Amino acid sequence: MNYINLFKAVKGGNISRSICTQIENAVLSDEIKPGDRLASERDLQKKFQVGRGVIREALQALKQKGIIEIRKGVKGGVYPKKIEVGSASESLSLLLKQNMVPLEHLVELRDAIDESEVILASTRGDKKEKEKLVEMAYHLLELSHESKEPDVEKIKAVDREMNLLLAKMTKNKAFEWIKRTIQLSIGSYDSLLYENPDYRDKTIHNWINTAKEIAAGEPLKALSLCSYHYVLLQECIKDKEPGEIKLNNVKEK
Amino acid sequence: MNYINLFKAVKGGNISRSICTQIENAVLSDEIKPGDRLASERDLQKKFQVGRGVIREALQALKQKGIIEIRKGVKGGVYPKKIEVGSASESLSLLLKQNMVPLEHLVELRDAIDESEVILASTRGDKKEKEKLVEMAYHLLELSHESKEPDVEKIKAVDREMNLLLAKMTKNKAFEWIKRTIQLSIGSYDSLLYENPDYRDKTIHNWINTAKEIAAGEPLKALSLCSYHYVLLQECIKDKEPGEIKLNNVKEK
DNA sequence: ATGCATTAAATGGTACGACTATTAAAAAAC
DNA sequence: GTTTTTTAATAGTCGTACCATTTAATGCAT
Repeated sequence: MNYINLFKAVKGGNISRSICTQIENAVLSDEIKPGDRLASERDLQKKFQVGRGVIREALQALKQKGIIEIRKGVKGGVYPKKIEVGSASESLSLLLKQNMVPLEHLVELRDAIDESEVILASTRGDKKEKEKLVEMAYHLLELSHESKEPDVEKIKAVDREMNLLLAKMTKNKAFEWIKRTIQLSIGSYDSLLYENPDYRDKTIHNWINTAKEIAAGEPLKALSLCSYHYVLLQECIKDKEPGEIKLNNVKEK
Repeated sequence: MNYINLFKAVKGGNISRSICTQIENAVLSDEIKPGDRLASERDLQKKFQVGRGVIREALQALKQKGIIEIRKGVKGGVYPKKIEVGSASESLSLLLKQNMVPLEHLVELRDAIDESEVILASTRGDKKEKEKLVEMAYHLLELSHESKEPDVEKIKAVDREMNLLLAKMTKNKAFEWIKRTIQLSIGSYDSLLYENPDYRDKTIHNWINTAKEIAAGEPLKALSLCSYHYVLLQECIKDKEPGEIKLNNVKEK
């Protein structure tokens, strides 16, 4: 229970930073499991022999990084947190907000990643995953044909799920990471394809074919179909007015 | 000079968070240029009508995000900051620290990106950039042949520069972003190739050939050479003992 | 005037104490 | 045994005070 013995009382200099580092190391070391209670602010204050403000500032930074959670009330305090892959997207989204990365560039990057992804997915994906992918593709079709005015939001949701499944099938966490990151930032832009009935139809059929080829373990065929998705997207964008396209606002935590 | 009129005094609820958001929006809006002084802590305190601690916590979070800078002394206070691409790497590096992403996966991702990169670079790169790339490749050769014990660190540095140039040649900021991010986390792992004289030689010659093909505007040839780089790396890793490979510690800010 | 040293003022960094709102656990009531 | 009430720990907030740092102004000597 006294991880805190590892901590040193600090004096002078950049205290807040030093404390931040010490706590971070403690959290990232395997000695403390996510879910365990680390300490309360006042505990830390005593251990480090500093003002409570300093502690709070350090914790604020760590919370921002997403490596701790702070709870109120009895048994409140600092709780180490398992980092979610999603938290990675923050910085990219900031770059986009500052218009340092045009959206088109991001689409291009995603396309590049998609290409490798379908190859890896078709060679590494389980049989079960492949079946699921095909099934979801057909589900898209159902959703789009169930009425004259299909529920576009539902379709988009399935599309997102398929993309994440695809990333998972690569058996590569790095792909999942980048895919989620881009997905979060690109969001609505990509789903334009489903707004227009014409493109929607083409896109869905392309998905079905791609899924089938992946399931069949035909990476090259899947690859060329995947490229077609990109072509569709580009065409679709061209039909739209510029300026009409808005970014997702990434959620506040 | 009074951006601050946009700010609202808040009362009750999650004050710190609210203030954080408001300042962030002000900073990210184009009304304030990076380099301009926004305000001092005490100014903000008056404007928001809250305690100084709250302001400091909000600023700490924004500083962590890398969107502001805080200076001491007269004329000190909050200065909006241009976001560096480097700050993006933080989250990825955390994922690596928690062993949620094996390094091999990251290498695989980088390879996927490299492939698209050489294609884009060879079609979009300026003549000047292409010449520079070839020149740097030959510089690698010089460095490696200048003595029996070449300066490996210098070689690695040139290699890094070449990679960044390559990313720049895509004319796509997103590629630059992801490349830097991965590079920072992957660092020493990749440069193993230059430790062993045998692989060093092969790698450098491969670089030269790749650069030449890119300069010649032959994306497909460049692509296959690029893939060879990956093969070399894989072999090189296999020759090493496992556990011998260490991550870069990403710099503390 | 010019250049250097000194002083002054603004500001971030830290500390301490007090109060409120929230929460989970313990105690009491049923 | 279950529900309600109380209680204590704790984060969130406010205010003041003091120190350290940095810039600007001031003054002095040349």
